[in-house]
Amino acid sequence: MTTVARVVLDSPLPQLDRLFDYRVPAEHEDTCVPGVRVKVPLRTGARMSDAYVIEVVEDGPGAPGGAFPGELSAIETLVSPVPVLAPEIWTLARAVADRAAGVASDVLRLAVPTRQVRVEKAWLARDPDHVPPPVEAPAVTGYGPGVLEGILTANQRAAVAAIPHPVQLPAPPPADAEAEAPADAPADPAWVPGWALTLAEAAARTLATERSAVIAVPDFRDLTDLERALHALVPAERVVRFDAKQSNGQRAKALLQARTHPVVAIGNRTAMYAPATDLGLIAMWDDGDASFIEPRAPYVHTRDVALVRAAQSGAALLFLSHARSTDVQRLVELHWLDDVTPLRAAVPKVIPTAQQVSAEGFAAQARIPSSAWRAAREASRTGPVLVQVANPGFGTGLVCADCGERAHCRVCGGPLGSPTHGAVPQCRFCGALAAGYRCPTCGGGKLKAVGQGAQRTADELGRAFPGTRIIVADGSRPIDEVPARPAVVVATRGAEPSTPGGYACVLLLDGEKMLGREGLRVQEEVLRFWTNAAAKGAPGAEAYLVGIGGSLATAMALWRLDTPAHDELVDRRELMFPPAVRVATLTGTEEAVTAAVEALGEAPVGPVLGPVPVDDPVPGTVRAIVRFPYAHGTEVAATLKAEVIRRSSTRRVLPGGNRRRAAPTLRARLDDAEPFAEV
DNA sequence: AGCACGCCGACT
DNA sequence: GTCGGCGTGCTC
Repeated sequence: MTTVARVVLDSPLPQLDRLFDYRVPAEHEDTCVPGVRVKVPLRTGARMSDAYVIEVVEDGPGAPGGAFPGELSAIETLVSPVPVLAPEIWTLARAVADRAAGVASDVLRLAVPTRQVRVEKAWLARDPDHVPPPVEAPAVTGYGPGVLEGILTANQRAAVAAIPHPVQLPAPPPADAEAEAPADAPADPAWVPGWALTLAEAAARTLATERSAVIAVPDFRDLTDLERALHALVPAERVVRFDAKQSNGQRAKALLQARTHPVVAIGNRTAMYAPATDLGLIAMWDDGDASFIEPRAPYVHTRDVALVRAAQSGAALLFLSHARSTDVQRLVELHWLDDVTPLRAAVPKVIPTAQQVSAEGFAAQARIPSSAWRAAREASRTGPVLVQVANPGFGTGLVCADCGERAHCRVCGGPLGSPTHGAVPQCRFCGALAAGYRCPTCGGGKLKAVGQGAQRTADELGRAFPGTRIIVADGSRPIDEVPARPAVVVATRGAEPSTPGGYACVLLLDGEKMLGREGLRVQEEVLRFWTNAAAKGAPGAEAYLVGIGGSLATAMALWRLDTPAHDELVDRRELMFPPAVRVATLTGTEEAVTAAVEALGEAPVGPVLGPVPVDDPVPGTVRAIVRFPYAHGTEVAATLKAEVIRRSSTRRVLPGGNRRRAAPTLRARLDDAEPFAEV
């Protein structure tokens, strides 16, 4: 009778992506439990691999089960007795990897931070009898009585239209002397975006039943808003934060904290992997934000992780947003998600002005219709006015003042820009300064700005609104919040500051230009920019949508943001583009790619796109894109994974006679949106 | 990955 | 008849 540990190796090799059996030495029998880190020998005794114990079984001579028939090696080291890999996170990682034809240990690298000895020691020394204070269940305000409460109680799933304006937080609970106030508490904590309060209320209700909630938001400002709302409803020790800026130690601490008692785990992409005990709620704010696209293998979008985790845990699932993503719309149309709208929401009063705006009109007046102009001027007497523009800086580019030729960098040939008025022109690509620029065409030495950046708009508005404070916020000069005083706030899309109580008026200026970009998701993205800016207005505030007509303007004016998502999805079905279908991108040698496509048999739909030569990572590489229905996902992923494994163990001789290990002959990436980015 | 095994060509 | 080349395949 021996004790056997089944472990998952920490290796990116697809052929090692399964469980391996090792003998547990007698001295580790007590501490070798599922979730602990171990080191194990692999192939030859001298080579060690890190691994996590998944399962511990007794394996005697007569023991059943398809155990490994040969002689077992023994676990070399038990790295730490702390079980850092929760069973449900292993199950999640396995399913997420399988869905993407990827490797589970790649997912574990996203989910589990590297070891932190100090943090583990502190955790082992914690008071095991400590019981966190109970949480009271608040109502979820702003929606029909009991609507969201019912969804939470019944562990159902919903796409929820967010409350489209800032809301005031309830008075914080009686101050717990032990609880520490958040260090970065802003001066006026009373206002948060509507969505943040809704999610905080939903999370508090979940905690009140002693179950955990996991909430993912796109960026740090959203995280701050959500944290602020949560601190008004639940004790600080019940909120655990996971974000990309954390040190490894902080992440390790948060991970162990989440396993100790029910918590609200909040954060960016990695929060979706938080090992929160007894999961009762999974939620995402603004799932269409590109920050949720995972840049690390196997590249699984946070939304998909949420869907897998919801299916496994049976927890309630909420997608909150203003503008609905086509992906969520698809699930609503399948009736897999309920459709929930706020009650009597004071929606922004969106006023589209379809009038053609001259592309040559550099002056702010030419870009802003007179009605919007008057409204903004009026509103700026009582409170802040938000002006959304497409581009940062002084302009989109510089041209020769004499001949109009575009100015290019002498170092790399990139476009020159001017970050601030009168500054030395600088290359937008390589950053080289272009002092003493002379036009290569006519020899002129003067440059002028074309296009309308935030700084240029601000300068012009400053002249038009004498005596009014002008504030500029963009990617390089981020501003989180502005005071609720008269001002004109010019911000690039996505960088709009908040203001307590909301803006008196919102102008959305460069919509036409933003829509002019090519790409599959441009319209979805622009709707997100508009709605998220409009929702920063005070309840019912006017929002002028300049230069936009047609169905998008109607949807904005009626604040029916599911309509464009539906229309878009209809188009995508017709064209067989994601998310109407799933896609797999196959890269490698022509032979391997062709064989992989053939192995898929009848599963794909529509024509295979390619293979086309891409010469990346090595010359001779080709790429093909296959589309397939969601129903065939499991089968397609399994087939492609098998093909990748088959190809990964064969080397190939590079032309030229020099033999060396070449790049993998086949790579498969599922649901990669990039090939369609410029469709 | 990295290392052992194994099946063909030149050697004491 | 044997040594060693590198392609092939496995790792509990």
